[in-house]
Amino acid sequence: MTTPLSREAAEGIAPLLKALADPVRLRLMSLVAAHEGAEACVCDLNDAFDLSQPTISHHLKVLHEAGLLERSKRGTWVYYRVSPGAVAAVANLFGGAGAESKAAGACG
Amino acid sequence: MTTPLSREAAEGIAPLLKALADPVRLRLMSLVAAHEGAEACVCDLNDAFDLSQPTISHHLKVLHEAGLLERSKRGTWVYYRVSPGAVAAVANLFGGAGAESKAAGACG
DNA sequence: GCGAGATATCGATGGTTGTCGATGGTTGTC
DNA sequence: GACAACCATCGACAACCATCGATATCTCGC
Repeated sequence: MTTPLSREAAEGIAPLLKALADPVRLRLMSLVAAHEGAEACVCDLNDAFDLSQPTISHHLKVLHEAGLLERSKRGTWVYYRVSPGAVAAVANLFGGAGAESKAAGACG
Repeated sequence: MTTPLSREAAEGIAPLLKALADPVRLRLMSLVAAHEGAEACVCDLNDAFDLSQPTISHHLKVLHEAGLLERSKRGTWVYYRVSPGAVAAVANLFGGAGAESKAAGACG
Protein backbone atom coordinates (compact mmCIF):
# COMPACT_ATOMS: atom_id res chain seq x y z
CA MET A 1 0.00 0.00 0.00
CA THR A 2 3.03 2.30 -0.14
CA THR A 3 3.31 2.34 -3.93
CA PRO A 4 0.52 2.43 -6.50
CA LEU A 5 -0.68 -1.00 -7.49
CA SER A 6 -0.64 -1.86 -11.14
CA ARG A 7 -3.88 -2.91 -12.68
CA GLU A 8 -2.57 -6.43 -12.91
CA ALA A 9 -1.47 -6.54 -9.30
CA ALA A 10 -4.81 -5.22 -8.14
CA GLU A 11 -6.69 -7.73 -10.24
CA GLY A 12 -4.53 -10.48 -8.83
CA ILE A 13 -5.05 -9.62 -5.20
CA ALA A 14 -8.67 -8.51 -5.27
CA PRO A 15 -9.99 -12.09 -5.65
CA LEU A 16 -8.08 -13.10 -2.53
CA LEU A 17 -9.60 -10.25 -0.57
CA LYS A 18 -12.99 -10.98 -2.04
CA ALA A 19 -12.72 -14.54 -0.82
CA LEU A 20 -11.86 -13.28 2.64
CA ALA A 21 -14.49 -10.55 2.67
CA ASP A 22 -17.17 -12.59 4.36
CA PRO A 23 -17.62 -13.13 8.10
CA VAL A 24 -18.16 -16.84 7.66
CA ARG A 25 -15.08 -17.33 5.51
CA LEU A 26 -13.03 -15.14 7.78
CA ARG A 27 -13.97 -17.33 10.72
CA LEU A 28 -13.38 -20.47 8.69
CA MET A 29 -9.87 -19.30 7.90
CA SER A 30 -9.14 -18.45 11.51
CA LEU A 31 -10.60 -21.71 12.72
CA VAL A 32 -8.42 -23.69 10.35
CA ALA A 33 -5.33 -21.62 11.14
CA ALA A 34 -5.85 -21.96 14.88
CA HIS A 35 -6.67 -25.65 14.80
CA GLU A 36 -4.08 -28.09 16.06
CA GLY A 37 -1.82 -29.21 13.26
CA ALA A 38 -2.96 -26.13 11.34
CA GLU A 39 -5.62 -28.16 9.65
CA ALA A 40 -9.25 -28.80 10.40
CA CYS A 41 -11.88 -31.36 9.42
CA VAL A 42 -14.99 -30.14 7.69
CA CYS A 43 -17.11 -31.84 10.29
CA ASP A 44 -15.57 -29.64 12.99
CA LEU A 45 -16.09 -26.52 10.93
CA ASN A 46 -19.71 -27.35 10.29
CA ASP A 47 -20.40 -27.45 14.00
CA ALA A 48 -18.99 -23.98 14.53
CA PHE A 49 -21.75 -22.32 12.53
CA ASP A 50 -25.50 -22.20 12.43
CA LEU A 51 -25.39 -22.59 8.68
CA SER A 52 -26.29 -25.62 6.63
CA GLN A 53 -23.63 -28.08 5.56
CA PRO A 54 -23.86 -27.17 1.85
CA THR A 55 -23.32 -23.53 2.72
CA ILE A 56 -20.14 -24.29 4.67
CA SER A 57 -19.00 -26.53 1.85
CA HIS A 58 -19.61 -23.70 -0.57
CA HIS A 59 -17.55 -21.26 1.47
CA LEU A 60 -14.73 -23.75 1.76
CA LYS A 61 -14.80 -24.17 -1.97
CA VAL A 62 -14.55 -20.43 -2.49
CA LEU A 63 -11.55 -20.24 -0.18
CA HIS A 64 -9.99 -23.25 -1.86
CA GLU A 65 -10.47 -21.88 -5.36
CA ALA A 66 -8.97 -18.57 -4.28
CA GLY A 67 -5.92 -20.52 -3.21
CA LEU A 68 -6.30 -19.68 0.45
CA LEU A 69 -7.05 -23.19 1.66
CA GLU A 70 -5.56 -26.51 0.66
CA ARG A 71 -7.65 -29.65 0.61
CA SER A 72 -6.64 -33.14 1.61
CA LYS A 73 -8.88 -36.15 1.93
CA ARG A 74 -8.12 -38.87 4.44
CA GLY A 75 -10.64 -41.67 4.36
CA THR A 76 -14.12 -40.34 4.83
CA TRP A 77 -12.91 -37.02 6.17
CA VAL A 78 -11.69 -33.95 4.35
CA TYR A 79 -9.16 -31.66 5.96
CA TYR A 80 -8.42 -28.09 5.04
CA ARG A 81 -5.27 -26.20 5.87
CA VAL A 82 -4.16 -22.63 5.28
CA SER A 83 -2.07 -21.99 2.21
CA PRO A 84 0.86 -19.87 3.43
CA GLY A 85 1.68 -18.41 0.05
CA ALA A 86 -1.72 -16.94 -0.62
CA VAL A 87 -2.03 -15.45 2.83
CA ALA A 88 1.46 -14.01 2.48
CA ALA A 89 0.44 -12.32 -0.75
CA VAL A 90 -2.33 -10.53 1.09
CA ALA A 91 -0.19 -9.80 4.13
CA ASN A 92 2.37 -8.29 1.81
CA LEU A 93 -0.09 -5.55 1.01
CA PHE A 94 -0.14 -4.41 4.59
CA GLY A 95 3.53 -4.19 5.36
CA GLY A 96 4.94 -7.57 4.56
CA ALA A 97 4.22 -9.36 7.82
CA GLY A 98 3.60 -13.02 7.25
CA ALA A 99 5.25 -12.86 3.88
CA GLU A 100 8.05 -15.24 4.76
CA SER A 101 6.86 -18.73 5.45
CA LYS A 102 4.12 -18.65 8.04
CA ALA A 103 0.51 -17.88 7.30
CA ALA A 104 0.38 -15.28 10.01
CA GLY A 105 3.12 -14.18 12.32
CA ALA A 106 4.24 -11.22 14.33
CA CYS A 107 6.99 -8.81 13.45
CA GLY A 108 10.19 -10.35 14.66
CA MET B 1 -5.32 -15.26 12.01
CA THR B 2 -3.53 -17.15 14.80
CA THR B 3 -6.56 -17.41 17.05
CA PRO B 4 -10.15 -18.06 16.07
CA LEU B 5 -12.06 -14.89 15.34
CA SER B 6 -15.24 -14.29 17.28
CA ARG B 7 -18.36 -13.82 15.28
CA GLU B 8 -18.34 -10.16 16.26
CA ALA B 9 -14.74 -9.64 15.24
CA ALA B 10 -15.34 -11.31 11.90
CA GLU B 11 -18.43 -9.23 11.26
CA GLY B 12 -16.49 -6.12 12.12
CA ILE B 13 -13.58 -6.78 9.80
CA ALA B 14 -15.39 -8.36 6.88
CA PRO B 15 -16.89 -5.04 5.70
CA LEU B 16 -13.40 -3.55 5.56
CA LEU B 17 -12.16 -6.42 3.44
CA LYS B 18 -15.28 -6.27 1.30
CA ALA B 19 -14.57 -2.62 0.63
CA LEU B 20 -11.04 -3.50 -0.40
CA ALA B 21 -12.02 -6.54 -2.42
CA ASP B 22 -12.28 -4.77 -5.72
CA PRO B 23 -9.46 -4.03 -8.15
CA VAL B 24 -10.58 -0.45 -8.64
CA ARG B 25 -10.86 0.28 -4.95
CA LEU B 26 -7.57 -1.43 -4.26
CA ARG B 27 -5.89 0.80 -6.78
CA LEU B 28 -7.70 3.84 -5.44
CA MET B 29 -6.37 3.08 -1.97
CA SER B 30 -2.84 2.60 -3.22
CA LEU B 31 -3.01 5.73 -5.33
CA VAL B 32 -4.13 7.79 -2.37
CA ALA B 33 -1.57 6.21 -0.05
CA ALA B 34 1.25 6.73 -2.52
CA HIS B 35 0.29 10.27 -3.42
CA GLU B 36 2.40 13.12 -2.12
CA GLY B 37 1.10 14.34 1.20
CA ALA B 38 -0.72 11.02 1.51
CA GLU B 39 -3.83 12.54 0.03
CA ALA B 40 -5.17 12.76 -3.48
CA CYS B 41 -7.69 14.87 -5.35
CA VAL B 42 -10.62 13.14 -6.98
CA CYS B 43 -9.73 14.73 -10.27
CA ASP B 44 -6.38 12.94 -10.26
CA LEU B 45 -8.02 9.65 -9.37
CA ASN B 46 -10.56 9.95 -12.13
CA ASP B 47 -7.82 10.23 -14.71
CA ALA B 48 -6.18 7.02 -13.55
CA PHE B 49 -9.09 4.84 -14.68
CA ASP B 50 -11.12 4.23 -17.77
CA LEU B 51 -14.28 4.36 -15.71
CA SER B 52 -16.88 7.08 -15.59
CA GLN B 53 -16.71 9.80 -12.96
CA PRO B 54 -19.83 8.58 -11.11
CA THR B 55 -18.31 5.14 -10.84
CA ILE B 56 -15.12 6.46 -9.25
CA SER B 57 -17.19 8.61 -6.95
CA HIS B 58 -19.18 5.55 -5.97
CA HIS B 59 -16.06 3.55 -5.15
CA LEU B 60 -14.66 6.43 -3.12
CA LYS B 61 -17.90 6.57 -1.20
CA VAL B 62 -17.71 2.86 -0.44
CA LEU B 63 -14.17 3.24 0.86
CA HIS B 64 -15.15 6.29 2.84
CA GLU B 65 -18.17 4.64 4.43
CA ALA B 66 -16.05 1.64 5.35
CA GLY B 67 -13.79 4.04 7.22
CA LEU B 68 -10.81 3.41 5.00
CA LEU B 69 -10.64 6.86 3.45
CA GLU B 70 -11.15 10.27 5.01
CA ARG B 71 -12.70 13.09 3.05
CA SER B 72 -11.80 16.75 3.11
CA LYS B 73 -13.11 19.42 0.84
CA ARG B 74 -10.96 22.38 -0.09
CA GLY B 75 -12.73 24.79 -2.34
CA THR B 76 -14.00 23.07 -5.42
CA TRP B 77 -11.83 20.05 -4.92
CA VAL B 78 -12.27 17.05 -2.67
CA TYR B 79 -9.25 15.27 -1.25
CA TYR B 80 -9.16 11.78 0.15
CA ARG B 81 -6.55 10.38 2.49
CA VAL B 82 -6.04 6.95 3.98
CA SER B 83 -7.44 6.38 7.45
CA PRO B 84 -4.59 4.79 9.43
CA GLY B 85 -6.82 3.17 12.02
CA ALA B 86 -8.97 1.23 9.61
CA VAL B 87 -6.02 -0.02 7.62
CA ALA B 88 -4.31 -1.01 10.85
CA ALA B 89 -7.35 -3.05 11.84
CA VAL B 90 -7.00 -5.05 8.65
CA ALA B 91 -3.22 -5.27 8.89
CA ASN B 92 -3.65 -6.57 12.40
CA LEU B 93 -5.24 -9.67 10.93
CA PHE B 94 -2.09 -10.52 9.06
CA GLY B 95 0.49 -10.17 11.76
CA GLY B 96 0.07 -6.71 13.16
CA ALA B 97 2.19 -4.78 10.68
CA GLY B 98 0.94 -1.28 10.24
CA ALA B 99 -1.01 -1.44 13.44
CA GLU B 100 0.92 1.33 15.12
CA SER B 101 0.46 4.68 13.45
CA LYS B 102 1.17 4.38 9.77
CA ALA B 103 -1.24 3.12 7.20
CA ALA B 104 1.31 0.78 5.79
CA GLY B 105 4.82 0.20 6.95
CA ALA B 106 7.50 -2.40 7.04
CA CYS B 107 8.48 -4.52 9.99
CA GLY B 108 10.95 -2.47 11.92
C1' DG C 1 -26.89 36.47 -10.56
C1' DC C 2 -24.67 33.53 -14.19
C1' DG C 3 -21.90 30.21 -16.47
C1' DA C 4 -18.32 26.74 -15.86
C1' DG C 5 -16.04 23.15 -13.60
C1' DA C 6 -15.77 19.49 -9.87
C1' DT C 7 -18.34 15.90 -7.17
C1' DA C 8 -22.16 13.56 -5.54
C1' DT C 9 -26.66 11.41 -6.07
C1' DC C 10 -30.34 8.95 -8.57
C1' DG C 11 -32.49 5.23 -11.28
C1' DA C 12 -31.82 1.44 -14.21
C1' DT C 13 -29.61 -2.78 -15.61
C1' DG C 14 -26.94 -6.90 -16.00
C1' DG C 15 -24.09 -9.78 -13.28
C1' DT C 16 -22.63 -11.87 -8.86
C1' DT C 17 -23.30 -13.86 -4.20
C1' DG C 18 -25.14 -16.23 0.10
C1' DT C 19 -28.26 -19.42 1.45
C1' DC C 20 -31.16 -23.35 1.32
C1' DG C 21 -33.21 -28.16 0.30
C1' DA C 22 -32.50 -32.08 -2.50
C1' DT C 23 -29.43 -35.14 -4.42
C1' DG C 24 -25.15 -37.60 -5.73
C1' DG C 25 -20.46 -39.67 -5.00
C1' DT C 26 -17.20 -41.83 -1.87
C1' DT C 27 -15.64 -44.32 2.15
C1' DG C 28 -16.02 -47.42 6.09
C1' DT C 29 -18.86 -50.98 8.57
C1' DC C 30 -21.75 -54.80 8.99
C1' DG D 1 -24.18 -56.03 -1.21
C1' DA D 2 -26.67 -52.86 2.02
C1' DC D 3 -26.44 -49.20 4.96
C1' DA D 4 -24.76 -45.05 7.27
C1' DA D 5 -21.69 -41.12 7.55
C1' DC D 6 -19.18 -37.43 5.34
C1' DC D 7 -18.75 -34.13 1.88
C1' DA D 8 -19.67 -31.96 -2.77
C1' DT D 9 -22.72 -30.54 -6.39
C1' DC D 10 -27.09 -28.80 -8.34
C1' DG D 11 -31.03 -25.72 -8.97
C1' DA D 12 -33.49 -21.97 -7.17
C1' DC D 13 -34.28 -17.65 -5.06
C1' DA D 14 -33.57 -13.23 -2.87
C1' DA D 15 -30.20 -9.82 -1.98
C1' DC D 16 -26.43 -7.28 -3.30
C1' DC D 17 -23.04 -4.94 -6.51
C1' DA D 18 -20.51 -2.50 -10.43
C1' DT D 19 -21.43 0.33 -13.92
C1' DC D 20 -23.59 3.76 -16.69
C1' DG D 21 -26.15 8.16 -18.24
C1' DA D 22 -28.69 11.89 -16.49
C1' DT D 23 -29.10 15.16 -13.13
C1' DA D 24 -28.42 17.74 -8.84
C1' DT D 25 -25.26 20.31 -5.70
C1' DC D 26 -21.54 23.09 -4.60
C1' DT D 27 -17.83 26.55 -5.47
C1' DC D 28 -15.37 29.88 -8.04
C1' DG D 29 -14.68 33.88 -11.12
C1' DC D 30 -16.97 37.40 -13.60
